[in-house]
Amino acid sequence: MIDSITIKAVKSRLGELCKSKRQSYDMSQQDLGDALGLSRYTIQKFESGKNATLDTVLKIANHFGLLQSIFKGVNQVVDEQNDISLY
Amino acid sequence: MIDSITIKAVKSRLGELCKSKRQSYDMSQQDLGDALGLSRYTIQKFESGKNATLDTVLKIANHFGLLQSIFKGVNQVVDEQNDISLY
DNA sequence: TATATTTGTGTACTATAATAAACAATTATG
DNA sequence: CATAATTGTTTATTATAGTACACAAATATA
Repeated sequence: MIDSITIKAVKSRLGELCKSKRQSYDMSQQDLGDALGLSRYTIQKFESGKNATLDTVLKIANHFGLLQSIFKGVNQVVDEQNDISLY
Repeated sequence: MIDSITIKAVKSRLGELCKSKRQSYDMSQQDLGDALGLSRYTIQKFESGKNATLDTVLKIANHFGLLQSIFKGVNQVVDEQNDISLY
């Protein structure tokens, strides 16, 4: 049986991504929070896989230059939805 | 000048994606809310580009079979981070 | 056109994400 | 080792996402 990805797993992975990106820029949780107008605690909780708001996630993604690729990813899903009739 | 993608634009696009996916399954906002244990109002606000929680977004994504690809996308970013030294 | 369904919006309330501050436990750095 | 910086965690408070209900506007269906 192939176990499917859970929402919890995605949140954990997103937290890990934030941590690795942050560390690659030699930033502390405090530094990142300050840069985004968020508290250190919000960063801390997000990195440990807790729930957060979309705004928080997108602010972090934007700071690490990932917003464009997210936007493209979303558009791709919408497009492939509309292209089904062509197959 | 190339105008960069904004957080607001991404939220709007995510809302549009939810709406188009939902309609492709012939579901009302109420139907989707019921299926996910969310209120119709939460779906309504998300589809109109308002802020939401990560849980809400991932529940919706999961319902439309998009969780796996989100997980892969996150992993890709982490991987390309670690592979920089190979170039 | 009439009726039913869906959607947009408002208000009041509840749950929880986010803030702020403090302190202990880790993890660098001298 | 010492000490400085960072991180994990707690408590209290504030802001806001989410719920529930109602009703009007818009859309679909008879």
